[in-house]
Amino acid sequence: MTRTASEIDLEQRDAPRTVSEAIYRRLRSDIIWGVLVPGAPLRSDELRRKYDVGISPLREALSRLASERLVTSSGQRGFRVAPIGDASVVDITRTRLVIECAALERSIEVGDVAWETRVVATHHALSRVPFPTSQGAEAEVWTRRHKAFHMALLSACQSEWQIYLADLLFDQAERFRILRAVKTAAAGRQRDPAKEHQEIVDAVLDRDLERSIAALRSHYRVTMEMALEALASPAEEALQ
Amino acid sequence: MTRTASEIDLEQRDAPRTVSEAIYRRLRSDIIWGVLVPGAPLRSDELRRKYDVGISPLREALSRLASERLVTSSGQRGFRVAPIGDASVVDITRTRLVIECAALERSIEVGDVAWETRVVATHHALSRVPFPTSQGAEAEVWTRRHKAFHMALLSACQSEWQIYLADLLFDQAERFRILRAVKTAAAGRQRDPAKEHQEIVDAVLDRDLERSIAALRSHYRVTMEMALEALASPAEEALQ
DNA sequence: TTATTTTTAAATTTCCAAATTTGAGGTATC
DNA sequence: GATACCTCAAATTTGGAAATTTAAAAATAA
Repeated sequence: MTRTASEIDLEQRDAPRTVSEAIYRRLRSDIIWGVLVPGAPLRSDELRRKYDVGISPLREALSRLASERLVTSSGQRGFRVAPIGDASVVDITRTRLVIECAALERSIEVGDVAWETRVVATHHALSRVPFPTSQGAEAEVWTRRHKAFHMALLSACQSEWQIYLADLLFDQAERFRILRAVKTAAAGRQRDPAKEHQEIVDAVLDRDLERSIAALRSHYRVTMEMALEALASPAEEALQ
Repeated sequence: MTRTASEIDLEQRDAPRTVSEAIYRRLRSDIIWGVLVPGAPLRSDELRRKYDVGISPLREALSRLASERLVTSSGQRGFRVAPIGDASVVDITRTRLVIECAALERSIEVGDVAWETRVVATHHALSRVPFPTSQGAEAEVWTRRHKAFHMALLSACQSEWQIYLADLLFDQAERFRILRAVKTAAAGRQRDPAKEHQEIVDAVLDRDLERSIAALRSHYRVTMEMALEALASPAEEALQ
């Protein structure tokens, strides 16, 4: 999958300026993608060797991740990858719906043509990547565009905080979405998110608040329910 | 002002276990109380001397504060106390209303007698401290109990995330509430928050959702409007 | 005078070694 | 046998010195 010039530009524009920032992003990505498995201890010496960085930027990154709740930390007893449980899946889904519904409502109220254009553009870019059936470069592109689309929906809400929190919770949810995808890949059951996204776009462009929010709710509820199913059958992990 | 045994216990129970944690709390408190003024640069050497800690725990604390948005950080150019502007005051107020209204709604729906008791208890404790007219030990007690009361209102929402975010935004709002209090102390204009709190408690105990949310909205809107007024007249700062 | 380059001091960031803390396993005591 | 108390290796945490980067002042060129 080739990447457009604008995507490369975007990444270079905010390329990590410090080792701290770089290791933060790598750890963050590895946690979200399940490379570092939920609950696993994050020992400084191990990580220092594995990622080839000093202790200071490493700890700094872990502290940041801790306040984003992607890792847990208890004084003098080190850091761990934050576990994923039924309760947190439900909680994260509920909470991000609270924030995103509010932000979407505002966006629909005050969004201008530039906003509509962003929604249409990010949706189109997403629709041209097939929904990935396994991890790899394609899955990463899909994931990036998927997030870009959802954030575009909220981008006219005129609230930096709501966008920041939605971003935070999106990544939290990404963890269990990916966990689900990995676990049920063998079973072959797939959803059709393209249709769900199309419904959201249609409702949003019609400026139909109720329908938009219903579509978003249902979209996230499906994700949540599939994640809960995956969590209920941890045995499948053993199937290869 | 004496402190109850339970309050002391509470603090000792989660006393800082590391220097990192301790300096984090001190910085946080100093930022919220305006000791470290909005926009001021936070130079490592200065702070290291002032708070008598090493660089490592200091940076760690600053990183955490940065992801809580109490300080800003730009790579290689250090940290600053997050500025307070009209836009952020409005944004924080709007966003915390989104979260707190959702959490309050749920609490009213599912809260049991233990929750009602927490609301009544924290409200009573708060009502017995006079609304402070200047900074000092009393102001700190009032502030602690004020937060305890507001968090008690949400404490039955069954969402750790919503409580965490409400907590985060409460402290953000505390910054401009205190800023306002300091600036207009000379002018003598005061509000009567006790009445506002009473209205919230009454509505909540009646399980009247609409009235509860209206009372909370109005409570926070007053805070916001007074903060905006204070921001509009920065000249008053010069009066002493 | 204005613009560009060079220098330089100040500040941030990073590595690393020393100090501290934890928890497990062994030993003594009741 | 159970409990309390050491001992010690492993891991976290911390302080400071070295390396890097920034930004402002000085010098040079246009």
